Amino acid sequence: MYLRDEKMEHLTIGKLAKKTGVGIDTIRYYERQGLIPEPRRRESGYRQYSGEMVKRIQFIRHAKDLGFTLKEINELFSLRFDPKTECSVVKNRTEVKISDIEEKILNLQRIKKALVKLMKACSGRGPISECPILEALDK
Amino acid sequence: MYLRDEKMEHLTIGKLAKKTGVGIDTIRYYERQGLIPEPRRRESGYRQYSGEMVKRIQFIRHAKDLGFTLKEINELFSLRFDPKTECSVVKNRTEVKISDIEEKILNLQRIKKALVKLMKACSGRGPISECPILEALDK
DNA sequence: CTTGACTCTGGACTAAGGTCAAAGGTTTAT
DNA sequence: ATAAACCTTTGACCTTAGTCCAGAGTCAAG
Repeated sequence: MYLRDEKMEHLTIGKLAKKTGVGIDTIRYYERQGLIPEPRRRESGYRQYSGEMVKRIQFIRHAKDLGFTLKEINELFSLRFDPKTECSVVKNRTEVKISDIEEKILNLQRIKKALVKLMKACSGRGPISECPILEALDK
Repeated sequence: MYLRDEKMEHLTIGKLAKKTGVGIDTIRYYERQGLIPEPRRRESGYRQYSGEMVKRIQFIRHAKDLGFTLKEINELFSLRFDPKTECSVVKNRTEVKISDIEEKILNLQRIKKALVKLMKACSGRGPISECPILEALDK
């Protein structure tokens, strides 16, 4: 009857990798980067993870999908475990991240506009010597 | 009275760097990458550039600003010096580049939307233990 | 007990676009 | 003439987020 307590209390790194969809090497990499704590080890040296780690890695993945870098995610963790952190701090980080993204979007739109303009100037016919796109880049 | 001919016909790498606003090391890097030809040398081994090179480097910079990678810029150069290239080839590259950029923009907009949603759920007050942003990342 | 699957460590390698240092030679300005 | 500023090469290093490898040890199933 120890199944209840141990349900997933003894995950090897491979199991953890499978559960979270990340590679084994990635998990060890996250450990080196301090994103996940060093786990207990078996006698043999094998890493032993608790079910908690599944959540932690999923958190990392979700945050990454939202455009946070690993460094920023690490900062979120530090905030989280500092009891005097206010929710507002997290909100501020999120705001900053949103403006970062907005800036990137504006930049890409600017670039796109310039390229579209070049495209329009080009008939797509004739020799390259008269290509208006290359000419524009020459200026 | 050789000033007329030599106006800027004997640029050292440092002068070229200053004129184009890129670093000396960057110019040598471009040379290694084949983006600019190996220049003539003085007796001393110093690189000697013609005014042409200013244009070439500016081309590289402009293209880079428009989101082309150095590799792609190199391809543009090869096209340019192949007399049987049609203008349409350049136009096609530009089209592809525009869709790349559009895709990136869509992606960023998706991310932004998700972050804004999290932001709105967060009052910005209260302890971190109740932060809806972190809670959402935990799921 | 053997086989195959799993895990360990340490370090190398990837892409992209540079940037820097060391140790020495050259040119220019004063 | 000499110092400051410039140039040379080779080769290492940076960032980010991993990926891959060798060589060795371990675990689970048949």
